[in-house]
Amino acid sequence: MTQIKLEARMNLNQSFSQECSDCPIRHRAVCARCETDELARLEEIKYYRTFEAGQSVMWSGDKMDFVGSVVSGIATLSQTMEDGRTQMVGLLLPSDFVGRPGRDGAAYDVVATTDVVMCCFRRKPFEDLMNDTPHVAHRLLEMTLDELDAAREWMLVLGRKTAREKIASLLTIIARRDVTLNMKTGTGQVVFDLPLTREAMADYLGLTLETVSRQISALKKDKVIVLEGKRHVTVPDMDRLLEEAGDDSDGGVLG
Amino acid sequence: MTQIKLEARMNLNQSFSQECSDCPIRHRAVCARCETDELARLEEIKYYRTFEAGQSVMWSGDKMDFVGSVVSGIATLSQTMEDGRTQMVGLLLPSDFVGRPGRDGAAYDVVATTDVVMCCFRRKPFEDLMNDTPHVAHRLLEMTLDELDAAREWMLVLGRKTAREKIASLLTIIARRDVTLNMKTGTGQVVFDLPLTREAMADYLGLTLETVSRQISALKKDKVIVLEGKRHVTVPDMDRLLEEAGDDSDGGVLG
DNA sequence: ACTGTTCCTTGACGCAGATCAAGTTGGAAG
DNA sequence: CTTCCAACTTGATCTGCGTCAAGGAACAGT
Repeated sequence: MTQIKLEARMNLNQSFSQECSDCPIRHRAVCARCETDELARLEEIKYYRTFEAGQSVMWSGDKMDFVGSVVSGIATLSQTMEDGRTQMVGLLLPSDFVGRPGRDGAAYDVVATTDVVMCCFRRKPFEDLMNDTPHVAHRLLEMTLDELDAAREWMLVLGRKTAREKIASLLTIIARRDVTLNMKTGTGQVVFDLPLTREAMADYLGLTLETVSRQISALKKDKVIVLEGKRHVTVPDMDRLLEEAGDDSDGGVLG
Repeated sequence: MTQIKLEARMNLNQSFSQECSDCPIRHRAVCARCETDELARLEEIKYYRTFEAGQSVMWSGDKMDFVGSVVSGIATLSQTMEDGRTQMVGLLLPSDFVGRPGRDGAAYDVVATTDVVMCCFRRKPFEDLMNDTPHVAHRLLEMTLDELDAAREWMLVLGRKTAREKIASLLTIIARRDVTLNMKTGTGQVVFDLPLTREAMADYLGLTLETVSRQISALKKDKVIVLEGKRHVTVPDMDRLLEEAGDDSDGGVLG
């Protein structure tokens, strides 16, 4: 069951790179239901940007002249207090949308944690397109509602879970969503590379990097995960990991 | 400056009840820009529901046959784990929207904490209206983006702030948004009644009710707030409270 | 091979906030 | 007025996680 879901996702990732190596966002983000003439308009205002690992995409307060989707790589959204405490508020994986139509200034710091390719649209003409094209606005609404649900689920993690549960929750999310995800069929085993440093994980989870390190070591000792090197993770039993995450939902498996 | 903002809000609240005692959501939520024929369609599918303090509006997983706006009173959105730990993920104040178009099941528990009046729309016809009426979809997108920002700001509170800062942050939010808000001109003093029990505050802040109680007592002892009874709060100096909240932003005051 | 750098691990200790346990207050019902 | 009960306060103690500190591993540059 967990397995079926994972296979479905894997297939999705495959078609994702086969059908449109040019711009995957056609399939999964704003232009999923666009007609050819709308796609032509999008082509006109579209351009690619690349960022190196560690490079900032934008800082909170910057004037934001584009919106766009992540094509490959992973970026983070975060907020920082004056005294330096920072909280990550979102993880941007391929197909995720960046930027808020109708607002000039960026509200968060966006940083590439791996090399990132983004498919950008100039903001003003994109907003015009959105105004003429109801289903683009619809698609954006759907995506925003999904993000809102994700943010609220994360509020439960931040407010009420223990350090160990927090780590397990993060691993669950990455196992489910990371496009580098891989599965050995039949066994339910999931293998992936952590796309974040211990410090970035700490900032996502509201912990310190030492606590993150200790809890990962503990999960390893208890055989919930197997670590090779510092980043390569094997989850022998996803159900066990979900249990550790204190997750009652089974991830929305419906068939 | 803080004062100007508060006066503006007060005026807004006044006009709010004067101009349309019937259904305030016309001014502030989905139908802010509707034409008369669209308003007529809304009238047809609209009905009111009332809930008593403490009563549940819906439970997570319930079939959701309506969407709507809070007209008066205060409700909470929360998530619960199997073992009973709960996290509030949103506070619903008058004009806030409830329900997700395009989804059957409720994702959260919604509970009225005071007596609540809601203006509801049957979900299916509302979705139809939204599909024919781009600016309704637009308004919903704007509102959803605002909620997403609020959720992300709260993630910083949950993940990185101390108990004292959390309490101050909550008081700040209530002082800014509660419609019962009142201000003694000239002094910058703000007066309001807490709409939540200590336990509800704890669930919002990821704390225990004892810690909430202690921190409120501490803020009172340090004269950041004045308490009469258990619920009636006077904030003699909003800037001081903002400082306690560790809030670098000045709340978006722009003029 | 040597050195520096970045990322990570592990240990020792302290403290903010949880937990457990009595009270107190104030309003509603009799 | 008295009783009752939910909402709140306050104290004593415990503990999970933060803080501080000392290394180790992997890797790039010289």
